[in-house]
Amino acid sequence: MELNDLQAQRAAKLERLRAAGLDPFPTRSTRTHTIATVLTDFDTLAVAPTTLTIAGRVIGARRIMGKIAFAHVEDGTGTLQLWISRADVGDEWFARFRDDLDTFDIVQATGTLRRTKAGEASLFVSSLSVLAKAVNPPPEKWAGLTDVEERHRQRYLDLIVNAEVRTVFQARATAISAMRRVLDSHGFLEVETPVLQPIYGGAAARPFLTYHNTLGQQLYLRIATELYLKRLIVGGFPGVYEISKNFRNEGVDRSHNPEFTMMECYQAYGDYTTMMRLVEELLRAMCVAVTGTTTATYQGQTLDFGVAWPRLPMRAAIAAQTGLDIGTLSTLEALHAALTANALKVERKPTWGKQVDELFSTYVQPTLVQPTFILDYPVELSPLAKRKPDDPAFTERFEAFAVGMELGNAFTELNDPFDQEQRFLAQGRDFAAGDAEAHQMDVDYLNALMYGLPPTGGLGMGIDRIMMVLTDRPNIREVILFPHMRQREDKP
RNA sequence: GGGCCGGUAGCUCAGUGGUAGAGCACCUGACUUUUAAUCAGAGGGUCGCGGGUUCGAUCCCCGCCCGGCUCACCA
Repeated sequence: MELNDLQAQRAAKLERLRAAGLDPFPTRSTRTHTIATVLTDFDTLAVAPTTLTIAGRVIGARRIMGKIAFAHVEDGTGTLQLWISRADVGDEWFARFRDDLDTFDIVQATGTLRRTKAGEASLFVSSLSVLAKAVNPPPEKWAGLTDVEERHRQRYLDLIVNAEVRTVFQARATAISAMRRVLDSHGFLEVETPVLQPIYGGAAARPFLTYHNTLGQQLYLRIATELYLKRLIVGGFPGVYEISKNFRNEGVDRSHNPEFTMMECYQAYGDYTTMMRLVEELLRAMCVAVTGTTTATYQGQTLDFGVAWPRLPMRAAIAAQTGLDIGTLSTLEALHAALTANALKVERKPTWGKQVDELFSTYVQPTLVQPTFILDYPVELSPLAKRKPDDPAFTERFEAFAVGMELGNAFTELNDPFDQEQRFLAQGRDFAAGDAEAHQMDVDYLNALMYGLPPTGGLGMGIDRIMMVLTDRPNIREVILFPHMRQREDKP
């Protein structure tokens, strides 16, 4: 390791501890109390007075005077001030605290509890020890660590110094627990399906490729769990869900990370309206778990998850924003002509379905601030969704939107193996025509459908994006502990 | 991929075609109730990387790397 000056100073202190017969990295701590319990029971413990031992990281500046010193220690449950008197700990340890210990070292302190004259709850230390010497120095104590790249590359440091970052990930865990509770309460079984897949499917996306050496087999990292989960509904489970990482080999921006967390669930004998009620219940529970109420504030806008979401057919939504009725403009030529006639600034797409989607993304999606369901997507865009009985050009599919961002996608699942085969074949033609995200043919999945998939409702929800909304973080990297960063060689 | 902005001490940031700056941190010394402690003093740099122009480049030019915002892409 090459050490800079500050690291070398700390390494030298570490060696001085060793020379004094002290282990700078002892095997274990002998603490008796967490700081949270000390603070909760402070008055009782202080009156006794009980001798107790706490442990944690020295944070903030140490304030060291000739015969007395103050420092704050943080152990993940709370922060406690140490009051260190030369008279109490002895000349040797007082000097050692001053000369050989540093901010960020992890220490253990034994003593009794009292309040200082200023009223701050403190441990009046009788003895100290080192649990782990920190070789790296802390960032600047007032401005802290603000460089976004460094915060994400060194998330461990970000978590130490930026307290609100920890709360975001605590909120994430709390929200996912709430999600599991809702799903479990509805009888969904949590399952695990393959990450390494010989055929990828369940979404329109480009995959990551990998290779199994012994089998000599090319494999893909999953882009969705959908097709495996529906095989399990064929197998007879009444409902299944999986919360899993998906991998999509696509662009990276503030709402896309190459690996992201998705919850997918499937309910036998349900349909997409069942899934709408489930989305409402899930978001309400997750919102309450995070904010304590059924509302969340995102970038100054209050979102209400306590009410039923508006259900807006895509056709009507597009008509409202553009004046065009895609129900009557049913060919690509007619649609393109109408775009031109109405001077709508939309990129031209090669198929009717993609053009509709582009129109929607440009004119409708940004307007969907409050939680909203958009219903009934063109069949071309939805190769796994069942057609509407009264309008076979559209499917029983919805996407859940909030703050202009797609949070979820659901449909009444296509269970006709012959229709599914035709959809796969159409996707194959799209792929051959240059659509790198078109769905692959999956013969085994067709075989499963040929045993009979009951009418089923299915749902996928992007956990990361939900957490962006609930924690008011406009960048997905702020809700992913270790977001993908380009490799860098000059620094760790 | 395009546009705009950025990369200077451990961190947060100034700055200039002529020996590289501040605050905090760190180091030395003083100090027995601090709360961004205070006071005095000292040290610390591949100015992202490579090339070019120049007597001289951290600064100007070109290329590249990394990042931020944004547009495009990602149903």
